[in-house]
Amino acid sequence: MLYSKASEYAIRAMVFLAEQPEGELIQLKEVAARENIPFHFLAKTMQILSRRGLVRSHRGPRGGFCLARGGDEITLYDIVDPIDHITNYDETCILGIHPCNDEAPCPLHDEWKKIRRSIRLTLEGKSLKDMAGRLEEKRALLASMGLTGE
Amino acid sequence: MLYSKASEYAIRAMVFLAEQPEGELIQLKEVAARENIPFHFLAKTMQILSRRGLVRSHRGPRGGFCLARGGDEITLYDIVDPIDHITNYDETCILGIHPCNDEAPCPLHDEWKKIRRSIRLTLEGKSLKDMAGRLEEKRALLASMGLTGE
DNA sequence: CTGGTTAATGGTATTGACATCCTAAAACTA
DNA sequence: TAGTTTTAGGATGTCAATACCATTAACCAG
Repeated sequence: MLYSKASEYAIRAMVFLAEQPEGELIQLKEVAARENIPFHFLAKTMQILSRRGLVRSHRGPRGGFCLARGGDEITLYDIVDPIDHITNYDETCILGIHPCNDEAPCPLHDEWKKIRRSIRLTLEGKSLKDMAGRLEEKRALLASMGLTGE
Repeated sequence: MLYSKASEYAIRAMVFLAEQPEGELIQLKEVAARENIPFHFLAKTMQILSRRGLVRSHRGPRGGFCLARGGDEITLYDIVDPIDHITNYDETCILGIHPCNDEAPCPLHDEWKKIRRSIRLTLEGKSLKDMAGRLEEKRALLASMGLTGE
């Protein structure tokens, strides 16, 4: 809805990486198992983030992934954008009548523009570090209620 | 992104109906042709709106569709909700870790809740009447620029 | 009234996009 | 050199978007 499944998985995986000791290589196998993410799908998605320089990757035994910068320097926007190309939401007309911009706006253009902006600000304002702690709290809470979270 | 293709088509079709003389029956064939919408797909979608009582339908020669109430009494929310069931967005977790509510929120829950609310308010605040005039303006402008709007 | 024509209706097939999985190659470690 | 893990691409599955078709209801001509 807000972003694709691939982005959802990528965010969860990146949060998981942010929770590990800094610089330690984590194998995708482990990430996929812990986060309950289809392994091969995640692998393809992580390649995008690797090319973008968000993560460092190493092949071979004891290889794996780690964040390329600190968890407080990577925002959700950094992750979602290269995967879903949300940059050009701006020209997307919600009524399918293109182009749609300030010069030739559809009747929803201004409202939709504000909403888009707040989505973007939200994604830019959340770092992996912000996410990590609170996600653990939620998981613990769900577990105490006997739920799996999936 | 905000709603499905079916909803997008439905909104365009409903705006088209709102632009016609009140109570006059318009055939889907014409709506589909004018709005450049796949006929069979639109037909199925309009059935949903018909069952919901948003439009009146008549079969046979000179049959067709018309709005069941005035264009100022039908909002975009009225159209999108029965098609996309956006009512239960509220429990949808943006990180895929269900459930997600005020008791067990994910780190994005509050922000996402605000955004959802503003989307809903926007859809509820726009009537077909609001849309009709301004959409024509945009089309005229695009035409004067030599663009088709598709 | 009756049969033929028109248009909505509702169920079912086809298509296409995206999610998922698999296979093979490249790179690294020991 | 053997085994492990990322990388890369293609193959498969799944679901929404789209098209098709038989049916039903309304209208019209005779």
